[in-house]
Amino acid sequence: MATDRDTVLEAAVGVLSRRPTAHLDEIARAAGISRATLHRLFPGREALIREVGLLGLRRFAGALDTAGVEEGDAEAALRRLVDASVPDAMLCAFLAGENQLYENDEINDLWELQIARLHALFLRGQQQGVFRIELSAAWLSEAFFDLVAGVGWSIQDGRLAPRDAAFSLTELFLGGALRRPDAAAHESTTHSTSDRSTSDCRPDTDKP
Amino acid sequence: MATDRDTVLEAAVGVLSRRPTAHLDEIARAAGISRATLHRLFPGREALIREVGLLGLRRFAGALDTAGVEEGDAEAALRRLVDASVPDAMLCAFLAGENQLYENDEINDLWELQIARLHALFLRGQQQGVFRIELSAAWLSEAFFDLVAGVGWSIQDGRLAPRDAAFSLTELFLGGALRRPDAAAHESTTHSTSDRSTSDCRPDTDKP
DNA sequence: CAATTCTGAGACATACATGTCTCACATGAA
DNA sequence: TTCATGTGAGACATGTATGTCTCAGAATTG
Repeated sequence: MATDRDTVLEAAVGVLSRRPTAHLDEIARAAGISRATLHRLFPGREALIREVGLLGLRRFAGALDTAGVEEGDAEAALRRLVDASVPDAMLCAFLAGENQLYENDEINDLWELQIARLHALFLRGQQQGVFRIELSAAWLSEAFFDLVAGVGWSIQDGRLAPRDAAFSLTELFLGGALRRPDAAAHESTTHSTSDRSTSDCRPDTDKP
Repeated sequence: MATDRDTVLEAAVGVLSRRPTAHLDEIARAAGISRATLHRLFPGREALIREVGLLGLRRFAGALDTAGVEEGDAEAALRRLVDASVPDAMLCAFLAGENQLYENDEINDLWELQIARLHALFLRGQQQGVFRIELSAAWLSEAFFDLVAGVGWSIQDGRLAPRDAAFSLTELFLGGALRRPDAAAHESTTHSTSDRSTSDCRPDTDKP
């Protein structure tokens, strides 16, 4: 029985990120409380959704804080940000999917504040010569947040191991998908370059 | 007046991707038809959502087809896929956000089929030595689709110029965010390496 | 133990989106 | 013109999630 608000909100995210239109009964059951108590904690569905969004924003803001994104080398700051935000990736996924949230002024303002911090980080990195300048800082911000959300969805669906999350996110975002022969070859380069067809390797992917 | 189904569905995406719980009145108005006609074309909200999802999957499958992702060099194939899928990025964004869709078996099967094709592309690229093998093909598939969706959201919100979309997606996904001094320096490298604080550069970002 | 507070279960009313139907009008064909 | 088809507007019924209330029992506190 999780009677404290944040615990209930986290349970709510688990349901709402999968089924945004889930009934309050379902959310209450997921949190291990009754619908009455849920309604006592959060008066109405709208309030509940709003609080979930605010929790997500608080967590993301906290990640920006603990990572100290406004200080030091931009690349190092981004790596710290990844480590700090991956634990709350599911909440970020909720923020990314629930566009409805941004009709609320309080949430919208808080959101723009955090995105501005992200934007400033990338801008600073570009001025430091760390990040590419052919890609706009706005796009880098958007893409980064989308990938954090993607990590959240993947972990939730069991498609990505939580232990691999930070590494996968950091490496893909910073280094891209292309293999770079000139880069440090820290693994045995014994892959066949043959172009044999691989139609027999069928993964068991789920949904997005 | 768009009486043909696909045009109505595209109008529906424009509304539903922003507000997944939009009323049918709103969708009908966006399509320029009456609620009665909307109901004649698609009997019920559930049918409408399903058809939108199927349209998105058809378009994405078509992009995989026209790109010929199962043939030739994996990197070139991915670049072709970007060009082919960016025009339908908004539909992909809908597919990424509407988890509800995947309770339908028909849609789920079609989805897994396309994701398997993506997965096979990355696996082939890894075997060719084109894509990094430290990142799982499953994660590459997920990240790529999330970024396509991100392009769709960004364009819709006016945060990314449609002309820049394909380039931004390709470059970030393939090359990553880090600037590489050893790579081709096709722009004047006259950025100051000074670590001056840049808290005065405030972007005007919107929502995710 | 006694008292207060909180919770769960359920009943009940309400609001609202949706499904269904009718009818008048416009468009297009014969 | 006349008929046929399709559309828009609106009224109406319905289902269902939600808001509200009550009451009994559990948990906590004194």
